[in-house]
Amino acid sequence: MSRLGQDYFRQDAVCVARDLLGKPLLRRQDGQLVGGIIVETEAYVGEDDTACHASRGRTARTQIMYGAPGHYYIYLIYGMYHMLNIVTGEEGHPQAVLIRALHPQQGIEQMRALRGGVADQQLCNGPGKLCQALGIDKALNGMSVAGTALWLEDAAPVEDAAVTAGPRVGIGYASPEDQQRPWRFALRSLS
DNA sequence: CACGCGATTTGG
DNA sequence: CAAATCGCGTGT
Repeated sequence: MSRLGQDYFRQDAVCVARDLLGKPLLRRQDGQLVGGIIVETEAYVGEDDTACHASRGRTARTQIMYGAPGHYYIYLIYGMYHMLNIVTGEEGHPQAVLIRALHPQQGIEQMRALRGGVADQQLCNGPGKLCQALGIDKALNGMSVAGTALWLEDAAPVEDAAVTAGPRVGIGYASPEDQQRPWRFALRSLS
């Protein structure tokens, strides 16, 4: 099983968001391997996308999105949850893909411990939940997918029939048009 | 330097 | 349906 390199993320965020479905996301912490299959993503596409943090331009927080693709953009939301994104697109084109849900595969015991004993079905079924389950926080912000702490692996593309596309969630602050864009992708079978 | 709010989750 | 909880962006 080969890893996805930085070049893979050079494509457009919408393509990457769609293509990442079915691919494994893996985390190594304390020698423990924890991870699962990506089953839900969202694309945030540049300064013109009013749902994207980069729509406010280049700031200390968003500068990572302006850099090279294949790096993690991780931030804290509501003072308690982390969001995991991967920067995509060419340098200078601030785009990112938010990982919203996983189908747990490796290190489920570890996930249970970090998630405080919730039902197994709720271990990674949300962007904040999966970060907690995999022990992901801002310490990984700006790191490369080529690193050893967190990475993605290649896998056969999932067929279109298994994919749903719809509007992104939690972006009521965006323009009506941007709220409508079908840039949220999910796998039917494994979600 | 003060203020408002968020790419969410959880419990009431 | 509202609290939790704090860093960031914005305006003074």
